[in-house]
Amino acid sequence: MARRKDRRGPLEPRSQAILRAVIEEYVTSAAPVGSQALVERYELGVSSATVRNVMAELEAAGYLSHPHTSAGRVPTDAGYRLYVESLAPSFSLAPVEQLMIRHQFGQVEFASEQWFRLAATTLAGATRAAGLATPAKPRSCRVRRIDLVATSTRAASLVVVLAEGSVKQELLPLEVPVEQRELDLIVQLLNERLGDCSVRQLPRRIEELQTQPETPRLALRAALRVERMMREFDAAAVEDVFSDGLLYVMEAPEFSQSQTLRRVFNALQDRDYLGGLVRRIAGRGEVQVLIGAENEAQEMHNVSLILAPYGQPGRAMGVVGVLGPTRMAYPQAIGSVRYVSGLMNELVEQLYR
Amino acid sequence: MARRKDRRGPLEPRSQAILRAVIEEYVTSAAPVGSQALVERYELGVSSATVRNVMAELEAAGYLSHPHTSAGRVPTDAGYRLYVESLAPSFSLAPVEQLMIRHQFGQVEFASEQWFRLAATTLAGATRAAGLATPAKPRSCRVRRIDLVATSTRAASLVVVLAEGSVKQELLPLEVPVEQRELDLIVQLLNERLGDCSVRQLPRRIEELQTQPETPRLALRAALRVERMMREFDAAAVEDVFSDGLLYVMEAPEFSQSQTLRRVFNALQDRDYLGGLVRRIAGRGEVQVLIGAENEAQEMHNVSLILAPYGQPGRAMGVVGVLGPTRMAYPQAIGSVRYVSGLMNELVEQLYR
DNA sequence: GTTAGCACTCAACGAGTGAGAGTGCTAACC
DNA sequence: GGTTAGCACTCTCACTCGTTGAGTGCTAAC
Repeated sequence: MARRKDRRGPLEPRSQAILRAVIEEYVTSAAPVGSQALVERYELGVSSATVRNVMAELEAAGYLSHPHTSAGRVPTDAGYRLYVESLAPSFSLAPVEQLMIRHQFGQVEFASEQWFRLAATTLAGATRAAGLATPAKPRSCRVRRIDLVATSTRAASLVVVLAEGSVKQELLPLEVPVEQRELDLIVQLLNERLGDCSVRQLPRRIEELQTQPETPRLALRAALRVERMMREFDAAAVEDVFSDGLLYVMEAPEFSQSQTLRRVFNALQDRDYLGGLVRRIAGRGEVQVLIGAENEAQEMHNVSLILAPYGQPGRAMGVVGVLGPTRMAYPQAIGSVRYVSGLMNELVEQLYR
Repeated sequence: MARRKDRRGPLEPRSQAILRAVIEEYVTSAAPVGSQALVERYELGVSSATVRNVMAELEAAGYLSHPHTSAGRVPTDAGYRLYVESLAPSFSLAPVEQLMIRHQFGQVEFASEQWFRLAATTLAGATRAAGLATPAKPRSCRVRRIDLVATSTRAASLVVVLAEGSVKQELLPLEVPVEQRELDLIVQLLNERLGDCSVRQLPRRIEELQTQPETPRLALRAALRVERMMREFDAAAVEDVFSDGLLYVMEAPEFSQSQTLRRVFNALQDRDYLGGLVRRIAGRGEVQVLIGAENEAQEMHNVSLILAPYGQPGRAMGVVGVLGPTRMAYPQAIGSVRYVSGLMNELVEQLYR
């Protein structure tokens, strides 16, 4: 067949089978894969010499690479990409594991702000890689209720309950001591004027408040603080990112001298980078796989990300996923991420329906 | 002097100077310290032969040890202990650094739940070891206000504002759809009956509520949930532990094959262990140093903890500190922890005064 | 009590070596 | 024609074995 030599054309079934075998062997062994080991362990129906020929073709096509002359083959990012897209077996979590995970979520059913942490922990355990999760962030936030509690003569706690049920809290320094009774009056005023009000409407409502001469100074200060809090919350693309199981990744042999991993960890602290990622992921809808150099960030060139959005488009969206070495068990990871994101969907739906 | 040979007696000044030099050299070089290197780099006024004699005595006294015959000396836990207690120079943070830290705290002045995170991050940066911090947990908690917000037809968000200004939130599933107007009535009832009430008083108040036949079922369910939330919060010794800079510790040569470090990380996840530690630390009042095997937990035998309580005894206490290899710069670490705990004290005092 | 000198020890380093795994090529095979 | 056996070649890895050098402990002189 002429096609075989064609670098861009689709691969023959045999080449596909060999590429798949190389990847699966490499994922478990973490060592370059030789032709002989392959024919021994996989039922390819051909000799090692043929495997060598095919491997050479796969290398020419860019799916495999060669650390040095006398070493076996290692998959490239393109190899993994092809694997994930058309070679990998579909994989779903074992029913037992599904049940176990559901049970774990049942334990914290009512603590919605724990869900995303649990998702990260669960994914870390299931994939033995680092689990990542962000909380579901509402598209537009709306003030439901404001509260002020005196904690001392100098400070009060300013609590804002948002329409989707979450809570923000900050301290408000008091210039002069204020009785709780006075605070209660201010709270009443604030709730009358700012209650059930979106971020966009806030500035106008506050302006109204400002023009009325009888508005207490403290009420105005509190209102402005509420506005700032809401604006900040609204502007942040990612509220928080929780990760668990980074140690699993640390233990992978490719990161034993951890210099590279350090940068990965730092990149994970970067809200902007993750924010951009979340935005991109949330737009798609399905599980997304970013392999090695497909990640924009230089630091992430040695790792892969498997991410999926959850929540309700237009209302509240978050992301869950897994970070691991490019040499990772993609089918399992994709299956786990798909399952957990589905579970999170259910939970969020239950919350908002 | 006969004393020199006395194993239990206090050390001669010269021996102390040599022990101190060994420790300081070892802390920076991470390699066993030889007699010659010592006389070259420290002004000891004696020859290497004398240093060798003294080192042999220090080893007999248990302050130093010997990896193998032809290697230099390494401090033991007892050596570090003596160093920390009487040999180490006192150390306080440079004014520039103090200012920088204060500035950082100024940035999040009003977000009190960020303080402890920032403390951990700051300590990690200042000591290049892992920074640890727990939030200030109030001694006894008191309900200030309860709120219920409908988030969907199936669930409401139950918000409890505590007397010290912090907030707890959970989801309350609704068996039948409930209008926000109804919830408002229930909120009013709950606040009348349970507002400004300590955990201890809660059961009785709820009992009263229960005996009145006109109490709505939902109000009762919410009240019981509030009680459970408060009880759980009250019972937990440690609410949360935040750590930052674990990578610094990872990079230390003694942890390059990270098997041991993994256990340390796991121990840090263990709320009970940390809870016990916090209780012990909070009782003392000053900076506490736990060196290597002085830690009860087996996993912590290779690391040292430098911890200090902050807050107000009897009201709200938390702990900040540093975790590093036993070979760590104790004076700097102690100075940093002292400074940051002092700063946290100021902040908490400002909040409660 | 201190120090110079010396014999001794032991980890670390580097060179040399053999084994083993793996490739690529060629020629025979079907 | 594709497939396979055979073989020369390459390169890493693990091992050995001196050598080096830092460091000790002891002894005798100061």
